[in-house]
Amino acid sequence: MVNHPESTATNQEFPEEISGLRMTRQRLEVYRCLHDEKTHPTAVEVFMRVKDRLPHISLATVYNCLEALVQHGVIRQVNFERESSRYCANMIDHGHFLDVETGKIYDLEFKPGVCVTDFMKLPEGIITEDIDITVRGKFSKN
Amino acid sequence: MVNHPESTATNQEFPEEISGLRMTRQRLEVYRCLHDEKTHPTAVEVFMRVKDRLPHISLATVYNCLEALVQHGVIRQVNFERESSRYCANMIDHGHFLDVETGKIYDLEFKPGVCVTDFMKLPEGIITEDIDITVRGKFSKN
DNA sequence: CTATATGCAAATAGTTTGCCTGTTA
DNA sequence: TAACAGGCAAACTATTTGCATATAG
Repeated sequence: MVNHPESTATNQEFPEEISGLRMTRQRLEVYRCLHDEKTHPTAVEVFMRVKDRLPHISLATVYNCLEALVQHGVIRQVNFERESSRYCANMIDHGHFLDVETGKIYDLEFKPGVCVTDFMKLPEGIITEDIDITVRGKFSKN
Repeated sequence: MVNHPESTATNQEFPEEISGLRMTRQRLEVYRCLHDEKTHPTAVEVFMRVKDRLPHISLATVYNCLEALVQHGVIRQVNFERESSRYCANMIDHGHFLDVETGKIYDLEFKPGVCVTDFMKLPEGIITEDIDITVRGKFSKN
């Protein structure tokens, strides 16, 4: 994400220009929603939230905005099982914990300095692009 | 999976009784398909393959069979991104490597003795049910 | 001013469901 | 023979697309 030097944005949290992506009110609000909420909302949840500010926005536009933001590496699409895709603005490499009892999702940090090859046997000569780790479980009661 | 002691099955590869699951020709063929093919087929791929032996089987039945086998812990459902679900009969805990160039999927073994907590920071008091690891990447050319 | 994004509605893909008939245990 | 599975078609959900209009740069 690149902050445009001559940016006239009133809110410095949300860059006027995101690495060459044409910035529209809709894209800005979609991004803002994800940046504010750390809860990995679905497209429909983003849609409902953004409608407060942009009552005319359509669900298809939300999908298109999310797609554009994902393509420009500003947000991340996360898929859990067969559920709707979820999105998050946390671009730091991380995994997810899915609480099977509440359905809530928590970010998981990697332990510092670990590498996939420390715990998985990878075939020779692989160039790793991305690792996706999801832990399913629950909190013990006591 | 439990082999019935007095089993009269002619093919010892496919148990007549799978932990209380009523065994039908359809379920048997679906299971056999996954056991034979190590290629993580989708429901539609299983459907096409099984139709050779059971020309009257319907796609809905394949879905139902897969669901039943998953519920009884005999096969595993694996989801990659937004693609169709894939299924495999390898119940040993393993991850997956997705070759982004060919779309092919390879099983990945864990290194012996590793535990999630070795590489991820988990919240206190979590009971882990399942870990899902998918590595995306490609083979280097040389 | 021109390329590109929006909004709407309709299309699509994958999967699930309802209902009646057939089969398993 | 009772409970459950199969087959078929229709329903459903999440997402994508086509097209006319609006807007960003």
